[in-house]
Amino acid sequence: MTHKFKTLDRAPVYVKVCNAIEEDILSGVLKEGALLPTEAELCVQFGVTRSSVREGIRLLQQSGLVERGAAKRLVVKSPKASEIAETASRSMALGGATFGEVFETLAMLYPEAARIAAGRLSDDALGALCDVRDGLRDAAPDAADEIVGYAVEFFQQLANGLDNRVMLAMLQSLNLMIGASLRLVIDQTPNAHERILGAQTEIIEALKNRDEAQARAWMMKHIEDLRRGYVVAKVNLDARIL
Amino acid sequence: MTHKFKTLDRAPVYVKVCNAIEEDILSGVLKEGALLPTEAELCVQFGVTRSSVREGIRLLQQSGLVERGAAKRLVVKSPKASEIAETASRSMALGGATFGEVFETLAMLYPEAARIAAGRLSDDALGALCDVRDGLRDAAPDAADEIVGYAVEFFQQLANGLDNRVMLAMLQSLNLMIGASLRLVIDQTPNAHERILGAQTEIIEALKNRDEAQARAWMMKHIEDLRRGYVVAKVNLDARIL
DNA sequence: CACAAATGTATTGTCCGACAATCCTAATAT
DNA sequence: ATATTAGGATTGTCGGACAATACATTTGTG
Repeated sequence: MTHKFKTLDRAPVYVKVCNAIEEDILSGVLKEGALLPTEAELCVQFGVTRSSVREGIRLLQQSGLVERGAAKRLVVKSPKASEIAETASRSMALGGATFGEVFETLAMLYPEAARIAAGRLSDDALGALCDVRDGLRDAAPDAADEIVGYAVEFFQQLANGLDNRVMLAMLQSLNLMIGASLRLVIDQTPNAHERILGAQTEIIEALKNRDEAQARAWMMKHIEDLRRGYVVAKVNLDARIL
Repeated sequence: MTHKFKTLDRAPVYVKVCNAIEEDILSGVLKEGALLPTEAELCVQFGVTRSSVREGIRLLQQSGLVERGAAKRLVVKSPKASEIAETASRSMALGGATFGEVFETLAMLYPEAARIAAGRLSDDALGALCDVRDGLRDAAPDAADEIVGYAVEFFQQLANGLDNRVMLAMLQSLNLMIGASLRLVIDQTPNAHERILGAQTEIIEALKNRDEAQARAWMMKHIEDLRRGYVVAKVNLDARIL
């Protein structure tokens, strides 16, 4: 039998440059914070021209594995949950996700998140939630922007306290997607300030008591309240987010 | 008072190129499937050199907004849930997410997903689940790879049936992250075939009956079963995925 | 006429060289 | 010792060049 050759790798050079660097990062040869060689250096190492190296770098850059640090040198960076959330929510927006889809997912995730939080939240995390609640309490009842900020921040701090980066990334991406629309809702909901404050207080109480069922139940009520707001504000749930 | 100037936009040209194209895609001027001008054309339109245009394109490319289609021309593409899931799971792996975090999130999401599915799954989606179950039933009890494939596919089809792209993206990214480790677990679990088959059958039954509580409960049992597998297989839950 | 082969053309991929802008480092002056 | 200045290193941008490839058109052949 005649010898069989493997199919040749005909990917463009800039893709190979990207992959080569990415591989060394993934395999741990290049640890977080490590400085990459200069472009000129990469040219001689890979044996290609600077144009190709630069195009390869752009590919890496967008995936968040690398960024320009001090001295403009490229620094290896491991993606943080917040960044993952950002690109994910961004992609979903571009992919045509609707308010309805986002809100439904929110309604599915956060009650469970509250339940888990009840069994795990540290005192620090609880304190952060109380701070948010206190901030909201002291806000003017008609300062819609401020109220929205505190409402989202409450979700944010709850997610933070779960001590699980995967959950955090998912919850954060929901926060980002829902943020804009909450503004509309709270703007047109009577007593929004009072109702959100009440919900936050009850949720905190349940979390303090390590009462998983209560935490979940109050979070559901909180979200159900927001849902009613969507109806009142006549937000079109089939409209694309962002 | 003297006039105040806005801070100048000092971003590199290639970034501006990327943003300019992205903006037109986002605003709908460039719809999905539309062909972008050639590089030479972009050069004259933006008034920059091809090097800069090409670097800008690389940035866009990695974010999945654009890809090389027929005739090598750049085509506008809106990100699909599966692609979002892929980049998200990839980023999480690079970000150092652990098996424990992924599994915990899985255990949080899928029971709720099953609950929602019970109230909504179409006959087609149910049929797809049955197909998976039947495939698993006919598989050899010691064909670990095949069993893993069907176990993941079951999750996959359930997520598909939810008819919610945001949920789908999140569940899919979990599937991708958990896939590799399930292989280890199922390999070392006695009666894995039988137990998974049983769980799938019960879940399908509950879905058919539109029984949300049952669907959720059986999914929880199913996942709890998998969790025991992790213990038996002595998988280190603090190890990074991938 | 239909279909295959050859040709031409447009576009991308890669290379080279050059220079301005920026930042870091180190020598110098006060 | 601190501030300033000069120098060097590195990135950002430019311009042009050519090979490789894919597409469109023409040409050749049955």
